[in-house]
Amino acid sequence: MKNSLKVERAKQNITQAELAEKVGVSRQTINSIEIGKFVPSTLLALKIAFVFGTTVDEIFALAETDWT
Amino acid sequence: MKNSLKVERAKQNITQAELAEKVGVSRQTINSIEIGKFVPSTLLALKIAFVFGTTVDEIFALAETDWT
DNA sequence: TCTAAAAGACAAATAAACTTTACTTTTATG
DNA sequence: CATAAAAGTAAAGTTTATTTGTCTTTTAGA
Repeated sequence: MKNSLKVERAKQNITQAELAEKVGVSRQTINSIEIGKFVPSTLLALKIAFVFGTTVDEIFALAETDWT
Repeated sequence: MKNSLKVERAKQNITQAELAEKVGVSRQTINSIEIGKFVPSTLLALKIAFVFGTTVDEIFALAETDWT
């Protein structure tokens, strides 16, 4: 699964720590998601999308390998 | 978090078992998500949206209580 | 260049998703 | 009504997300 968290953060000019605080998780959680270390819950994805004023599908997308 | 899985399944006329098979999880997982027993991963939500030919945001939405 | 903030990384512990198995209840249809 | 498919439920076990703490590395700015 791909994500554009880093780009969205850059657009809004907020840090991992600030995003974490806004959505109510730890900074390491945001960092781990951003670098593809793990997949967030849909609830967290919805909150992140809300904070960025966009949609889950704008931020997260399936990779080809996700279907194997 | 709210979801319209049941409605989407009805539109496409597929069973929980069929949806489960298409996205590669067990039937109980689909059932549990549908009745709000647990929150799917974003990866699973993306696959479900793909199968339904729609977006994650069309199927899953934040509830007021999700921010407390 | 120095320094501080931000980001990356790692490990141990906990919480929650997901599986498997198995049983009950509901719903559609003969 | 009878029956079969679909849906709901539940418990035990496995995997994975998330936390907390700590430490290193990168980046931006004075």
